Amino acid sequence: MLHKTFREAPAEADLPSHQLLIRAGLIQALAAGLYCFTPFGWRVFRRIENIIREEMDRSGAQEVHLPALHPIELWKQSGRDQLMGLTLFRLTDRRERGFALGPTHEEVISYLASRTVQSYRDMPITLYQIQTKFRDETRPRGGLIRLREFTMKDAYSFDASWEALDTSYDAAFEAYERIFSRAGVPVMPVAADSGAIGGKDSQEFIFISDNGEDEILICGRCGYAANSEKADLRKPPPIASDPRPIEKVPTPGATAISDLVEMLGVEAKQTAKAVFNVADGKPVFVVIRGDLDVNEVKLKNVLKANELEAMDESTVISAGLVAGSASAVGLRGMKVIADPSAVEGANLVAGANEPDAHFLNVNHGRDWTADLVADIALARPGDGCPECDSTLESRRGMEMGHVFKLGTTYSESMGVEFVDVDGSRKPAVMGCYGIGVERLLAAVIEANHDEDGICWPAEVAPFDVHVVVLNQDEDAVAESLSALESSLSDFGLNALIDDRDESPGVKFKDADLMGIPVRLTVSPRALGKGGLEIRDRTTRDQDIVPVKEAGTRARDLLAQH
RNA sequence: CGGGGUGUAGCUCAGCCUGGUAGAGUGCUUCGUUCGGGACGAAGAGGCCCGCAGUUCAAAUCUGCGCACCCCGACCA
Repeated sequence: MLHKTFREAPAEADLPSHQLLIRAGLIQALAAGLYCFTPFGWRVFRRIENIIREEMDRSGAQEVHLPALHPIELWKQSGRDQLMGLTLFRLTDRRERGFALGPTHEEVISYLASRTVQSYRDMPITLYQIQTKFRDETRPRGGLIRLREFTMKDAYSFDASWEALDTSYDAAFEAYERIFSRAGVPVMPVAADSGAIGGKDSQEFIFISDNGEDEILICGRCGYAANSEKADLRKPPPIASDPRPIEKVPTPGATAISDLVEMLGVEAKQTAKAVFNVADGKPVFVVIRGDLDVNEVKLKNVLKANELEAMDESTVISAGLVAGSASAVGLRGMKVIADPSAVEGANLVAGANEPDAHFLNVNHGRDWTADLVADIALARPGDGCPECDSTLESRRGMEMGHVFKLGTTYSESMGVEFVDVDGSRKPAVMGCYGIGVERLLAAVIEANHDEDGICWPAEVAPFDVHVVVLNQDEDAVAESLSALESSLSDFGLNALIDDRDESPGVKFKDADLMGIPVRLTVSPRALGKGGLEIRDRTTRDQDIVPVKEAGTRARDLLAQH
C-alpha cells in the first residue's frame, strides 16, 4: 500500500483529530470543507460505515439509496427551500429545471414512502441510507468536523401512531448507543432543539470534548442534560407583594439592569428587561425578568420564525423605542412576547419609554399585556436545574448523532398517508435519525490518541496488526516473516507489512502515528530472544512471542480493545 | 455576513519593515556508510514568491483591487 505520513501538520489544523488525520495520512484537503480520503483513511471510513450498517440492520431498519440530486420542486413543496436558504446548493440543468444537492433527505424519503406505505399494515418501517450530503455552510471547520460535502447515515421511521413511533424511536436510540460504543466514542444523550428539521422531541448524542462546538448544560445530581439552545432552568421565585401604584422616577444614565440595581437598590429579579428583535422582517418586543436572559433559539421557535435577528439602531429609533429605558407599558404597533417570569413578578421596575426615567411598580395585566407568554429563558451555567434542586454545569461537546420525533410535518406536506384500521386516511407519524460518518471518524481520533499518534479501537482499525520488518535481507527474518504472514492469514487478521528500506526509528514512529492496535516486529534482535516482539499500541505493553504463536496472541490482544 | 490572521519549493517556514532578480529544515532522486525509536556524509532535481493593476531603472518586498485558506463570532438537520 502506498502510504505517506508527515512529520508536521499544516498550521491551520488546530484539533488533535485534524492534525492526526493529516499527519497519519488519512485525508488531504481539497478546498474549504472538502477532503480526499487516502487508501488508509478510506479503510477506517468503511469500517465505521460497516458498524453503522450492521447495527442499523440489526435494529430492523432496511437500507435504501436515494439520489443526491433533488428536483427543487420537492423542496418548495415542503417549504424548506426558503428555510434552508443559502445552505442549499442550487443548480440548474440544461433545460433550466431547478435542482438542489440534498443537504438531508426527508423530502425524498417521503416521496419514496408515499408510494410504498398505503396501509397501517405496511408499518412500522424504518428506512436508512449512508450517503453524501451537501451543505453550503458559512464556515466549514475543524478538519472533518464540519464539512460542505459529507456522508450521513440518515434513517427515517414511519408509524401509524405516536405510540408506535416511540417504539421505532427507542429502537433507533439503542442502535445508536451500540454504534458509538463499538466505535469507541463515549456519548451522552441530551435534550436538543430540533432546528430546521422540525418536529417534537429530539435528542443529540454528544461526545463531551473541549474541542466541541456545542455547549451542553448538565446536572451532576439528577443527570439532566440538554443542549444550551434547548435547556430549561429553575427560575428563582418572584418576590411576592401586592400591586402598588405605578410611579415614574428619574434614573439618569441608567440603561442596564445593573445600573438600576445600583441606583434604585432593587434586586435584578425585581426589574423587567426589554429586548428588541426582528422576526421574519417584523419587529418583536421581548420582555423577560431582569435576572434572566433570552434564549434566541427558544424565542425563534415560539415565534415560528425562520429568521430572527437583533433590531438595528435605525429601526429602534424609527419604531420610537428608547434603548435602555424601554418597556411594554403603553407600547403599540408591535407584538409583545413575554417570559412567564416577567408576567408573574409584581411591582417590577421597567423603562418609562423616555430617556433617563423608569417606572416603579409595573404590573402585567394592569400596565401592559403580552400578546404571547412562553418560556424563552436562557439557561446558564450556575442556574438551577429544572428537575432537581441542584445547579447546572457547562460542558463542551460534539454532536455525533441526532434523533428526532418528527411527527406528521413531512407526511402531511409530502403526502405520506395510509388507511388506518378504522378505514380513515391519516398521515404517517415519522421519526428521523442521523449520524455524520466523517465527524464520527474524527471523534474516534479525538477520543483515542496520545502524544505519538492515533490509538484505533480494534473495531475501526484500518488493519489488525502492523508488521515492522527490520533487516529483511537476512534469511532468518525473511523466513519468520513468511511464517508470520501465513499464521496471521489463518486467523483472518489483516496485516499492514512495513518492509520499506527505512531506519527502525522511522518505522516505529510511523507505526505509533498510524495507530494500528497491535504491532509485531520481525527482527534479528527479537529472533535472538526467541521470536517476534508484540506490542500493544495503547498500553505500550510488549513481549516476545514465538512466531507460531503470534497469530493467537495478536487475536487475544485485539479482543481486549 | 462582522472581527482577526495567512498566502514564498510536496510539507513547515524565513526573507518583506529598509526594493537590487530566492533561502533553511524536512520530503524527493542518486551514491556511500549506518541499522531497535524520526541516523550520517556527498551530489542533485524542485519556485509564474496567490492573481490583476499601479509606483519604480528595478517589486516576493511598496500601493490599490480581487481571490483563496485559517481562527473567533453570527449562522448551521
